[in-house]
Amino acid sequence: MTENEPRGSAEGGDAVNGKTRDALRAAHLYYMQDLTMDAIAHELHTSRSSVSRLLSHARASGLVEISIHSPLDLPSRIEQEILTRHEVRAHVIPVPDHASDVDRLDRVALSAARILGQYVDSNQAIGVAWGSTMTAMSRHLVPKATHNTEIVQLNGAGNVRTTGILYASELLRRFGDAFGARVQQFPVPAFFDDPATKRAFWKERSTRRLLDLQARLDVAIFGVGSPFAEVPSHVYQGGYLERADYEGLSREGAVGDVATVFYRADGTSEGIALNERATGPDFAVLRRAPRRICVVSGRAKLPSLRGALAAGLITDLIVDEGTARALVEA
Amino acid sequence: MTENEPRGSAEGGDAVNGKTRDALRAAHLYYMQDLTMDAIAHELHTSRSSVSRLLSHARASGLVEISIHSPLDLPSRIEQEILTRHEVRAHVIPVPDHASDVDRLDRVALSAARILGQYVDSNQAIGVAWGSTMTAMSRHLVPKATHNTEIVQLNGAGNVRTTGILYASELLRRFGDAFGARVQQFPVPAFFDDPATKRAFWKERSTRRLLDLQARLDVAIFGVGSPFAEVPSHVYQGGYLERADYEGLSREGAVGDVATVFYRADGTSEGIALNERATGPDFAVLRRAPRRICVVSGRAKLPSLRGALAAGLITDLIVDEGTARALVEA
DNA sequence: AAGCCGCGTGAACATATGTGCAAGGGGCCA
DNA sequence: TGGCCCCTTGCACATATGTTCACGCGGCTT
Repeated sequence: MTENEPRGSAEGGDAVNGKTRDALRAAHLYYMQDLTMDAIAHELHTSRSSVSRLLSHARASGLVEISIHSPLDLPSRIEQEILTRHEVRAHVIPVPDHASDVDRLDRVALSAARILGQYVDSNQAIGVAWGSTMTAMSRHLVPKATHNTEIVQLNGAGNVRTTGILYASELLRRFGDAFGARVQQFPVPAFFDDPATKRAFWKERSTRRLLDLQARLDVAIFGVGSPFAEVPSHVYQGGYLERADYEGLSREGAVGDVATVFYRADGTSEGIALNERATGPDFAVLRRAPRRICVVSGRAKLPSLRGALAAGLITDLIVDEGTARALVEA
Repeated sequence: MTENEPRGSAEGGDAVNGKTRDALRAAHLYYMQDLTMDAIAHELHTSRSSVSRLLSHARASGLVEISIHSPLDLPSRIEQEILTRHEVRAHVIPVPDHASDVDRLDRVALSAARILGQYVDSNQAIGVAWGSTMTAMSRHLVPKATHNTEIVQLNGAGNVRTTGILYASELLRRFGDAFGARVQQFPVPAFFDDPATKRAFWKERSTRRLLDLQARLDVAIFGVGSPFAEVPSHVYQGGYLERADYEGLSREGAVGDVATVFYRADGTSEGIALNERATGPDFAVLRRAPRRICVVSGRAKLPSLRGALAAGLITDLIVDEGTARALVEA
């Protein structure tokens, strides 16, 4: 199935509306009245198969929203623990321990995409980072209609497409489409070669406009990078950084990054040279967003996650079970 | 399957917790990660059938909540119309026109029970009326954990059990169970024989306590009665009213009642003699509740519904499609 | 007008889910 | 301790749901 984006032109909007109406009615009958698809087909004067498709459509397009609540008296032990230790609301995604990293990422991203709907609303500015985690999420976003919401790119990314990572513009577009939001691109490389170039660029009016937006985010969504994990994240494979950069990071004690900005295990980031060339927002700026959602999958990212927590970058954490368990076992 | 109320004694609460945990995890895997039940069975080290049962349990016990949203740009024409004409938020339940009255009532009640969860919360006083509509609803309530919430009986009802109508105490208990709420009974007949008895009773301290509660409701839930419909509502079959009462109502222009209190087509109720003997709350009192949810099924109730709208008794209306259509076709 | 294309449809098949039933396990009483 | 009862389980079957495929209906081009 290809992207179900509306066609560029006017298109038979009425046909689409009719379909949406039918889907809505089918959904009512199915989820609220527990009718069987067969019965619904009869009421809608169509075939059972069409009803099945209508219902798929209803779920895929966000007409139907399914949420899961722990009873208040039975909060997950781990989520509770993370809340008290780090003052972060955690969503722990159950994934079997033996799952492969790819599986794990996919499953976390799928859940995260569905959870995201709870955070997105009208009249918001939503910052989105760029990386394999965000790419995986973008594939599964559930549409939700909003007005006057903007998707803001948090950090630059060359126009590369390495394994499984989309052009940043494509990724942002998916977020924009899902929420009916405008997209604010940030057409810069992930890292400048020369800090002076960055400083110069930062003074440009077009850049300032975007930086201002970044400073007024309502929600930020990002993963964490872990440069020294066994399987380094794609940013490090993509040829963005030189060996010398790595050595510098290592020497300066960096354990991870959020949107290309690096930090140490204790959460500090002062004096990490590479940050002078990075394109993501300063943590001081990032922290102005009231909701900062971090999606993490895989224990390899644990040190990096710890650092991001220490830096106070995260208000809401979506994390796979194994990593969550490791986090609280310290 | 019998009522799944917790056994009287302590019982293996741990077993129940374990089951809830499993159900929660199964629900995550099923609804958030789209795994098949087979796959979940594998992850949970149990059989597929058990997973099927766990998921049923998860839905029946409110762990999973499914809601349906019209896209903002496509509000149902009818609901929109009702909103602008009556300033009432409507939920229109799709039911085929040829459905029998019993079917229709069941389907509306099922939907209403599920919608109700959106209105119920902790620390609330919830008034509940009594009748066939409420009885049907009570059968399908989805549990939702709350703290410090009370279910308050709105009007008396003799201890009769006519076709399909439960003892009021049983009905209330179901609401209480579903929301983990205390139940405040109101042990009086539906109508007193003598207004003086009512007035005397109303001065009793135990009665006053309940009346005070009724005056501080957060939510009220009720149907409408329609004494002169072809198929009169059960209150009128139950032998509560004499022929003389009907003649009086007819003479005074009554078209319906909410919780035993009658009104005319224009919404007025002054001078309707029977109200002196009724046990439901004065409309002035009822209207103090910020949310007043009315559930109506069947076109026979249309005049009565119109009257209740005119009287401003309703803030939220749950109604079958045919009746809704008739309502706005005026 | 003919021909082509793309979409949506329902029938038939392939999977996935729901349920009756017999068997097993564990608490509770005698 | 033995026996009873009740709840839970997994199997096998019955239903319900998802998906493939061939078809036919517009809309558009030539």
